[in-house]
Amino acid sequence: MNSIVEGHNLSIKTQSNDQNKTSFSPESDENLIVERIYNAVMEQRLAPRTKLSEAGLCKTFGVGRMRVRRALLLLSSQGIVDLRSNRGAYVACPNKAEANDVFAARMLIEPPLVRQLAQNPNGNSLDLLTEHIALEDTARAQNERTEIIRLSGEFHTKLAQSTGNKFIARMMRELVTRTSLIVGLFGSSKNASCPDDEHTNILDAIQSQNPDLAERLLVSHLEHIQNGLDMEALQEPQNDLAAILGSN
Amino acid sequence: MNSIVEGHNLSIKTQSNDQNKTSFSPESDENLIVERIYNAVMEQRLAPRTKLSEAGLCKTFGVGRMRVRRALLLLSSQGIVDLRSNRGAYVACPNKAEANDVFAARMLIEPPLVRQLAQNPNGNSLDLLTEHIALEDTARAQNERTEIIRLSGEFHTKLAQSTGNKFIARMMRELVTRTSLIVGLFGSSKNASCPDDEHTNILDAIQSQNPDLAERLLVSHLEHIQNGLDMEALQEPQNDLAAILGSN
DNA sequence: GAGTTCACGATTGTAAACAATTTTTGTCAA
DNA sequence: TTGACAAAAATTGTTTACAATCGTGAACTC
Repeated sequence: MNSIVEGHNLSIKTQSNDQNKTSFSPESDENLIVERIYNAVMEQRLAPRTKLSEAGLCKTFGVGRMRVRRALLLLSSQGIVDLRSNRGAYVACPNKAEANDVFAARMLIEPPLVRQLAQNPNGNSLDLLTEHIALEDTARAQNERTEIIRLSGEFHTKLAQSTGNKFIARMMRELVTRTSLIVGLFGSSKNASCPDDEHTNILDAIQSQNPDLAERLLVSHLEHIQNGLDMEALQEPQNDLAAILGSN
Repeated sequence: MNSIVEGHNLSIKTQSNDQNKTSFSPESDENLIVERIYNAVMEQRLAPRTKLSEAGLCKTFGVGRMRVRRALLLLSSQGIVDLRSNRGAYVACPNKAEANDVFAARMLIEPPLVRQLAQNPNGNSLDLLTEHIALEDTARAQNERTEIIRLSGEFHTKLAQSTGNKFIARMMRELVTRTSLIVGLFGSSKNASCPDDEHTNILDAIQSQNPDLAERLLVSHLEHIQNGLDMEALQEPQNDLAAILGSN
């Protein structure tokens, strides 16, 4: 009930956010739904294995079943949700093997990516990254957990975006989302976000056009994230759908 | 006409699959449509800007409109198809900027990929690649144009698959498909496929565990492909839908 | 009391009817 | 002949109703 109203509020807020955010074009309604669920996953408010019932999403977003189904199909094509036949949609739950694959893929892509940025830095993009780190700092100062988590992941996405290459940006976006799911699943309770100033150091290395240093810092940054995982931990599914998707 | 019948035959075949299926994927029908259109694009039988009407696809594949729409949505999420509101689906038509992005992305990802393969070769995968090159050779010997085109692209996909990393494989698959569209659009008429033995040389370098050589060969291979493009050429859209999709 | 079976409710999958939009076609006038 | 306008056809988007499947819980048997 209340969440429906909040849902509408959110749609407005999201639109205003879209100005300075990394989202792609919310041309139609289903992209809005995708974006909302995507954000909820990024901020780890939607735990893996959470069921996303069609009826629930219809009420939450105030749209017809068709839109919801299309959105769920898109989310499943991005690996964010799992569609099980006749059983519905569930937030994807990466296993250990998939987690290793994600980090291996990032280890393959991100080092040459930061090398390239360091060799050929684009002033404009670097300013955006500087601003982003400022956002991270304020979120940390105010102890806004979900915001910290989202921004931590988004830093890497923006790193990819600053290449100006649409495909690289999309790939990183998907890998970062997946990483967020993994951290939510296997992350030790406190080590949920990236260590404090590693992002700053990486950006500094890029700005001083030191590819080797940038690459080294990034590699150890990724290793820190991966080492902070406890592959035995298991998180419980979250069922309070409307509350989660209604708020932000 | 004839192709429509074949389309129905195919649908029957699929249904018989469903009977003795071991419950593989829930939306196996959609995946079949996606796969067929994907292959047609890979083999450049479906030119960019070709319209894919819902009714036509329904007849060709003998399925309902819903399946077709879901398949088109999936294809659009893979960048193979462009969905225009109230106007239908068209085979994606990359422009010059996108073409550059695709090659830049491949230049970023593939070099470290072959380096990794050369440093840590997996015998099994290499055998598969050897077999694949044999297929390429026979296709070339028999001058089967569409097969040559498809296999040429698929070599790179299989290169990525041989890492055993699902995400890397998916990324490469998408980039290769995109490349195929680009080559179909801008390729000089004869230089449609990869030069003859460059694949062999790359695989040899990997097998002899020479990362530097493998990387160098791959980079120049990609450069050859890119240099073979004529960014001014324009291809005409293809309208004979049923004939194209009905055959293979 | 434990386990199995059956039936009911809830949820998802499918198809058909309906609405909205675009494209084509035909007509009229300049 | 050409151009504009309007009606009709075709195509896509949406809603609705219906069918199939799954999960739960009550009843029944052993």
